[in-house]
Amino acid sequence: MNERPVLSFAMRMIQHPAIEDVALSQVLYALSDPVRLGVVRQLAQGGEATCSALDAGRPKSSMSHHFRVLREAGLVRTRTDGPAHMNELRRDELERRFPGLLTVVLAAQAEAPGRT
Amino acid sequence: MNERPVLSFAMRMIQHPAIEDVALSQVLYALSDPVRLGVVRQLAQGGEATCSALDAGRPKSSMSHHFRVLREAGLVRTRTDGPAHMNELRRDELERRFPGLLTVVLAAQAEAPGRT
DNA sequence: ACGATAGTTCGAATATAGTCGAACATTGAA
DNA sequence: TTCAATGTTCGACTATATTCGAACTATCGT
Repeated sequence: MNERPVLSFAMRMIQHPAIEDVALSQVLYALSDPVRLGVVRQLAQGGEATCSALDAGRPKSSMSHHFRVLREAGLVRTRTDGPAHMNELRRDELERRFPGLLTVVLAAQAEAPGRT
Repeated sequence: MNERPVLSFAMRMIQHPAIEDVALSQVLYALSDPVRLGVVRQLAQGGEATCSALDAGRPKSSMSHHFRVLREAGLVRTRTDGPAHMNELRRDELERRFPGLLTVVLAAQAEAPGRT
């Protein structure tokens, strides 16, 4: 039988869920990891970025995992740009699906402020 | 040596973190579980409730776990009321610490709406 | 002091997540 | 077509979560 992968072009098609199919729990979970929250914050500020630009010293395989979680939660859209992958927040879509959520999360002070 | 628990009264004091010491990730994580999100929604609607009133058929030990996660994330305050424990949302405090967060989460449509 | 009720804690089993190196895939450029 | 650059996938390991029964604790009423 043919052992070669059929439709190898499918590998480069990066899948994104329709925003309607994303569950609230899923989004909250994706945002609950400090690494991923950091990525989202940076994307919110910088507009878009490659995976490696936001790795914070972590290995590629770890970052790839986190970006996948963000993608599957509908938070991030990834498009291929040459050999790199460009990521951007799905802000407008998220705003429709969960009004105010991203705004509130981005505005929040993540860590406990130092208390005397 | 004295093997008896000293200060056994401390056992009945239910501990709650200061709202300032709660991290955003922690809150998002606590809310990312459907069972806990359901509890929060019910508390938001009903004002307050005992643990067993919201168990949705789950065993006590499981619910106790979820309530502990909610407490440690600063979402819920538990006070003892006779043999029962009364829980209520720490809405005002949460609103100060993470403005708009709880409101937005409660307003959100949790599940994907049916799509034709 | 006893029993009934409501939760907590413990322990063990299972499940899910995060981490990271190594191998692989894709792209564009030389 | 070979190479360097950028991510993805795989596999293994570790860590953390969830679940639930059983034993325990606290509280109130009798």
